[in-house]
Amino acid sequence: MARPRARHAPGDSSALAASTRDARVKAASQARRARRRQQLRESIMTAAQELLGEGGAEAVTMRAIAERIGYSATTIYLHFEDRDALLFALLDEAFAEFRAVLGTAAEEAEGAAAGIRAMGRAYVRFALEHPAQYRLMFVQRPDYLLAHGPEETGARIESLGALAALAGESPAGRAGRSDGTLAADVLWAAVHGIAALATGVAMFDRARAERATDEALELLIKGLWTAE
Amino acid sequence: MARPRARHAPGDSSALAASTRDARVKAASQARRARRRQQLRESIMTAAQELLGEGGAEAVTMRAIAERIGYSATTIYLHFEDRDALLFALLDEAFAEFRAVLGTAAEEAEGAAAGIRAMGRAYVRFALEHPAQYRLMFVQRPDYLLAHGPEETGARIESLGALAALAGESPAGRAGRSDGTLAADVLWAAVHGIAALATGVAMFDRARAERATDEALELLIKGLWTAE
DNA sequence: GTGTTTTACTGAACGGTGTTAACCGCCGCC
DNA sequence: GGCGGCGGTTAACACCGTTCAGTAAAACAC
Repeated sequence: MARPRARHAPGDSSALAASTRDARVKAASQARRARRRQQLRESIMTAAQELLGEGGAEAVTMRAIAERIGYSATTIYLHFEDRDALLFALLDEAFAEFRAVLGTAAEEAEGAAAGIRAMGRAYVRFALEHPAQYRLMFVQRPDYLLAHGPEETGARIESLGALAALAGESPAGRAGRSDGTLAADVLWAAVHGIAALATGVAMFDRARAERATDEALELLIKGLWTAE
Repeated sequence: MARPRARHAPGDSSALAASTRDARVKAASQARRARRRQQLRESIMTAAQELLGEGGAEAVTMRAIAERIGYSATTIYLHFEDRDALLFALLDEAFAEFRAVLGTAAEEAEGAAAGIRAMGRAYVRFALEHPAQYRLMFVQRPDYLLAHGPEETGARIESLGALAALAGESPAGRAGRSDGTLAADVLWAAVHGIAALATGVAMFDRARAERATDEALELLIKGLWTAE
């Protein structure tokens, strides 16, 4: 013990070995720090997700998160610039799942009409199963859809772009009577309206929302696929 | 001056005159007080309406109202139980105008389909012209739709009941294929979706909202008025 | 091993919110 | 003329997001 690390002259092989070992120890230490840092960030995120699911966006307070993860509230600011940045991180995760859900729904369907139907149903189902997330995404913070520049905006509403593409394949779309974006707006508004009501108005329960979804999709698809 | 009011024995005619005059003075004083009270309540309401229109519901702050009307914030509590009660009062006014707008739209139209079209357009127009009110009514505080017992609830969404009645007159409704409430849900969700997006997402501007409204109404009405 | 710097984290505080409680002056009544 | 109640205010509490000075420990340098 207490073996003092000797100073070595440059070029000395043992010095080289020692310096590489030092570098490796240093790298390992940094990696350890980075991992711990990442873990804390993730524990913040999971606590925030829990609070969001339990009590909505209002329940996601810095102090509540801190209390849940056993840290001081100010610690969160070492990982997120402010509460908005944290909510945005939550929203990014929610949008990722949203995109995945709609994507698989669109893939499994055959044809544009079936695709629209599948995506519409998946849209409302997502809202029903993640009401707090949906409200944060499209009701409480719709500004986030357009935040942080158009490149990221595209990724967020890419699912809606897919919807527009499908709508463009409809006879109405091909005839130029109703271009894809207009039809997509209508479809989006329809499912969003149902989702917003279902997640906000107590009397609009799940069964009612699903019936309305099916009916709305049938009516709109029929209209888009019917010549004037 | 300084004429002492003499005490009168009961039955004395001058006493009777004096007492009635006293009563009238008292009543006038009470009325004055009541009027002043009512005026203050109304000034609170107008200040709150202004703040709502200027900065949304978040801007409707007790202290901001107080500063605007030249009173202390706690004075508001002499006229409203709490902030929720004040917002509810704002909402009541908004719902009254909403009901009027939709009512006249429905009256002026002839036939169920035209009525639905007119109400739908009026619905979105109301949202576009009173975005803060609309968001408070249907987006931020949808719980108010069902608050305070079913009797008041009915008055609030009576317009939607009229919509359901019109929808029930459609061929689809008469055939029992799609009862009125289901069709009304679909119609309501469609216009609400457009209104919510138009008042929340910046890129969803007025022209886009109106085009989507017309298209959605045409498609849905066509679907409801077309046999299977 | 020792001194220094960097990092992680905290407690206290500020300004804002809704809301409550104690106080105070004035008007109308007796 | 005294006095009660009403209208109104000030001070305070609890909570919110956020900032800042400070501290303990870890990493680093020699």
